[in-house]
Formats: sequence, C-alpha cells, structure tokens
Amino acid sequence: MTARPQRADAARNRRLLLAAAADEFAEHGLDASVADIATRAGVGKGTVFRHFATKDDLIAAILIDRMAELSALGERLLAAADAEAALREFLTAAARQRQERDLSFLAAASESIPEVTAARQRMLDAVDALVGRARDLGVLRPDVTGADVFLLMCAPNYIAGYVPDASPDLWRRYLALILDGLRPEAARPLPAEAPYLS
Amino acid sequence: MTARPQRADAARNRRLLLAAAADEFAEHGLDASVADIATRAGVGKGTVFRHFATKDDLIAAILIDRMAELSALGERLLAAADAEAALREFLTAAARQRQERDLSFLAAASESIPEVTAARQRMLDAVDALVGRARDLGVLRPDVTGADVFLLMCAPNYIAGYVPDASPDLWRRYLALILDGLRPEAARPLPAEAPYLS
DNA sequence: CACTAAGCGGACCGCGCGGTCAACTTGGTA
DNA sequence: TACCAAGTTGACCGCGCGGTCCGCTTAGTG
Repeated sequence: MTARPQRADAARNRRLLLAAAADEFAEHGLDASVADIATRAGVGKGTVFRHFATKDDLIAAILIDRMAELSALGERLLAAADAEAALREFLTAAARQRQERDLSFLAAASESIPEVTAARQRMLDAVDALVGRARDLGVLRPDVTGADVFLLMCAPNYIAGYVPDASPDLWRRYLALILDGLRPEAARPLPAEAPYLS
Repeated sequence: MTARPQRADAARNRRLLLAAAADEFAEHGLDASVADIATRAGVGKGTVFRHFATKDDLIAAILIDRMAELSALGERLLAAADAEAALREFLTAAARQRQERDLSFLAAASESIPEVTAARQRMLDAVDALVGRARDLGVLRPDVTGADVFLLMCAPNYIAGYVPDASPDLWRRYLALILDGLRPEAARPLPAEAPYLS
C-alpha cells in the first residue's frame, strides 16, 4: 500500500526543473517552451513530463510554492506588535518577490486547478487578517477590505513594469502612493462595492 | 508621383479588419489567430496581410487608434474650468475604454514601432499637461509627475481584472482609491525617484 | 553483486501558427 | 464598354510547439 519513496535523483531533478522553469518563464513569459526549460535544468524533455503531466501542472506547482512562501510570512506577521508596519512589510515582501521574477501572467494559465485555488485562499486569509487588525486599530481607512488589499498587492510592480529601464526600486514609489490612499486621512467615499473573492 | 487613392472596398475591408481584430484580441488575448480575425471580418487570410504586413503591424494599428482617441480627449479637457475634474474625467475615460476591451497586453508586442511610440508620446504629453495644471492649483500632491499618473492610469482595470465575476464598475473603486492617494492630504514622502518616460 | 522497477532521454508525432503566392475578381477610368 | 491595376482568396509552406513512447541507465535492496 505505502508506495516506495521517490528516488533521490528524481527529487533533485524535480527541484532543478522548478527553478529552471521559474527562470525561463520570468525571462520569456508564458511562451517559454518546455524544451528550453528542460535544457536549462540539464535534463531531457521527457523528464519534464514525468514530473508534471502537462505544462499547466508545472505552472501550478511554481505558483503554489510562491504563494505558500507569502502565506507563511503573512501568518508570522500577525504576531507583530505594529499592525501598520506588519501590513506594509507583507506588501513589500510580495512586491519584492514579484520584482525578482514576475510570474503574474502564470496565474491566468492555471485557474481551476484546486491546489492553486487552495494556496490562493490561504494567502487571502492571511491578508484578510492583517488588514482586519490594521483597520480595527484605525491605521487603515474603514471602507477597505482584505480583498481590496489582496488585489492592490500586485499593482506596484505592474505599474513599474511599464517603465523600460526602471530603477529596480520604482515599485516602492507606487506602493507608497497606494498606501497613502489606504490611510484614513485622504478617504473620500468609494464608489462600487468591495469585491468578494472565492 | 501622387499615388492613386485606395479603392473603396479596400478601405472598407481595412476598417472591418481593425474592428474584428480588436474584438478577437479582447476575447482571446495575444494568441488570437490571424485566420480567426480574417473569418470574423468576413475576408480571406491573405487580405489581412495585404493591409498589415505582419501580425505586429496590425496590433500597432489598433493601439494607435485607441491612443489617439484618448489623446484627443486629453487635449480637449485642458480647456475645462475645473482642473481636478478634468483629470478625473480623463482617467475615467481611459479606464472605461479599457474596461470595454482590455488590449493592454498588445502594448508589449509592438514596442519599437515608431508610430506607436509617437502616439504614446502624444498621450503622455496630454497627461503631463493635465497633471501639471492640477498640481499647480494644489489639488494634486506636489511630488507626483505626469509620468506617475500616466503609469497609474492602467492600474484600476488591472486590479479589477483579477476578480472573476466582477461588477463592471469595480474599476471605479480602485480609481477612487488611487486618486485619494494622489491628493495632498495623505501625502507622505515618496521613496524612489519619479520615472522618466521616453 | 545481481536484480528490478523507477527514472531518464530524445526521436518522433500531429497540430496550428504566421506568412507566401499565383490564379482569379472587381472597382474605377477614359 | 473595355481595360487593367488594385484587391482578394485559400491552398500551401516551414516551423516550433506540447505531448508520447520505448529502449536504455541507474538507484536502491536483499
């Protein structure tokens, strides 16, 4: 019943593949080919499909890893003393992760894979908790929700990404601008209801 | 020397093709195939390439049309009495255009085509003027530039686009949030320099 | 050390893409 | 109306993709 554990070389190749794929996607977008990923990892193309049934499965595995990383950070930050700083730190970490390797376009390719949805939900829960705490303490305007912040999270890199030879820190500027809009001082009534996320 | 003018049916087909291509790209993203575009326009595939040498040229033509539309609006709004309302109206129009048909992904595909760069520059100039006026009147924080606003312009739809079954007005929420961050009241010092665009 | 199943590699397949071309049709002109 | 350059068409081409498959290699075991 209990299957034999994975062989050592197979485990190593799986790790190599995930890293190579992340790099290759970051460089060439969704069009990065499976063959190139295999070459970069130093394995044959067949090996890719032994570990990941389809290209979409490979994408999903990458996304799950990255989201889990952020979720863990968010959960840790819930214990921090300063709620505002905790939220800012979380958003900064998310933006930094994406600055290093922008893989946001992968998200669209693997909707509907349950493990991805679950990882996403865990991250949303973490954000929700961080936001709730900050809002209760009055450092966040009362009309923004966890879902709002979850969505805004990706914006700073997106904005900075339009600048061809941008400073690698440009996203900080737009993160700061967005955070200024989230504070109670500047709040004017918001049109449209806050969205409900899965 | 003066070439004979384009035939009437050719001009009609060109218009049909641009419309069909915009629809097809909006529905299927960059992967929309030239063959499908031709079918949708009711012409043969060869006709597409008679009007647009490559797929990228077709994309460029679409982008130029859309940007020209916004540029004209921006230039008109410079004469408006209320500078803050003018800027808000411009950003609203830009977001509405993109809400109807999101073609933002096309921008990356046709960098480096001079006509696209020129159309983009004209739009940037219009935004710059609108922003300058609003800033001088004190309704915008002094540390944001035209380039900042130009970049932020695309963010509300991007953010709302992550919500699967979003209200078609959700972008208004995030546009309002961003505008709140642009007002002087909430301003805290911004990290990173403002970017310089083209 | 011998055995075996897990793992590996890369030639191979079918497909759909962007782009070409030569035979055909048609709008505009004199 | 007769003419022809401009315009149209869809079969066709080569390519690179995701995915398959089977003969070979190798890690782990008794």
